[in-house]
Amino acid sequence: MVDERDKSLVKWLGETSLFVGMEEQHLRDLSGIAMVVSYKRRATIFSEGDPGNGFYLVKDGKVKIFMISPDGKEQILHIFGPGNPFGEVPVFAGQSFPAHAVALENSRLVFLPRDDFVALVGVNPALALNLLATLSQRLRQFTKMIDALSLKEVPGRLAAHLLYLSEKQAAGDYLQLELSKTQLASLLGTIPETLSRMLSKLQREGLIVIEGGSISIVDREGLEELAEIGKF
Amino acid sequence: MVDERDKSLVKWLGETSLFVGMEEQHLRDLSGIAMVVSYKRRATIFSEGDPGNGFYLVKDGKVKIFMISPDGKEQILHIFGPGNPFGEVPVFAGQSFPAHAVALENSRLVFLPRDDFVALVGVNPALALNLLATLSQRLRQFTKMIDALSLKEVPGRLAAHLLYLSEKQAAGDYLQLELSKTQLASLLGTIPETLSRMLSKLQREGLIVIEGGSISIVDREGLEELAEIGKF
DNA sequence: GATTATCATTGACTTAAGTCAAACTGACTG
DNA sequence: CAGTCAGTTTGACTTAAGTCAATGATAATC
Repeated sequence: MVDERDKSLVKWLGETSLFVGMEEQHLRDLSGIAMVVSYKRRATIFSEGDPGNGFYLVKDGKVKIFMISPDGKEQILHIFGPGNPFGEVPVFAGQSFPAHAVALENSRLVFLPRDDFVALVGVNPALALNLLATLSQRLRQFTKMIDALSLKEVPGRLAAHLLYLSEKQAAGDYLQLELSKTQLASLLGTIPETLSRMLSKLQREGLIVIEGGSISIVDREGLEELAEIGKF
Repeated sequence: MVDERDKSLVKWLGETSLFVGMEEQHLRDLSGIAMVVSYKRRATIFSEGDPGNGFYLVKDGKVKIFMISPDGKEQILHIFGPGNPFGEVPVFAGQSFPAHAVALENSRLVFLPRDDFVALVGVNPALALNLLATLSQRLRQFTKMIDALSLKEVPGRLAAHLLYLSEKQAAGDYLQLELSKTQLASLLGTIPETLSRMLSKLQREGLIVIEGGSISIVDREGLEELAEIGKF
């Protein structure tokens, strides 16, 4: 017997990019092994080195994946929201989680246990191809991040991020930072003081106008050039 | 009819980590769509932005995957040798290659065309799982590289790399750099001058002894601490 | 084997960005 | 609503690492 909650989980799973287009029966199988778990804001979901017994989908809320140095500096790898999967690496590569995961807001997650899930992948090529697409996309993002960290200076990374947000939010030249400036600094591989100075600098140079966590792009071409060249 | 060359290609494919354990028939299917291509030292295999119509396996030789900034600074992402696959991202994520590939030595590569290969993945779950393991492993490596670039200083990255080489080469405290120092600098996200100074510094501090491209580890614990903490 | 390139090293200098400290804002909590 | 605490901004300073330039060492090629 399938109750209302299970039915809605099946429907929800079928709408995530990972499972889109999968047959009803396969989605029911997935839903059969899935567990919904809740985490409060700031709660740790897993830590680097923890054994990976499964992976997660964000049902609602927001999760950050990050690394931290011995002296406490943090580098955010990803911010994941509704529909995004995370923590897949140990499912397929074995070993433990390579980074930490913390809830940025009160969040509900769908947990999929490793062994059951791998068995489903083995009999479902469409699922395997979706996973390959997801991991490949992730590799592409990491490639861009390495490029940014190694070959671009902070203003260039910031400009690229503002353009990314502008495209994603599709609200013309107006955009929301979506994160606290401390967290944004960590995502861009810098510290809050430097981010603050660089935002001021972009404003001073006439590229943007800052209103708290909202930004208006004034000179899009200038920002694009900065993002491309990576420095002033 | 299968000639001697095809037979050996099937055998070779079956020994690569990507295709290990696959059935003979599937290996023959793979070999049927594979093309062996040769590249001279320094030849470009593909460039960032090129459409990805397939991916490659290194048969022999050595290939570097890298990005380059507008002013010419290079960041190496990977060095691949015999048996390693590369260029898979556009096969599964669509779009174009996210980085450049150049032969570091005269090399022979096995090219696998995208559409034929994806069709094989769709009917061969074991292949899909091997691919997922490979891409996951790649994500783990990139995570480490981002961690190093963002949270460790050059001496820390260098120490970690020396320990990695030592483990890989399994020759006690003696190791070969395997790359020119210019290329190693690019792999570590720095420049030759800085690498040269840092190698001297590690020697001066009594952690290693340098003899050209060969290094002897003198103080392994010191190196490990440096790699862990990321700075002196 | 002489001659180019390419690569490696060293020194002097510059600079992007981090550190430390202080002031300021705002927001949640008791 | 007072008070603490997290986040932001600004200023003064330090520093890791890059740039530029010169020299030395290898190695490749004709």
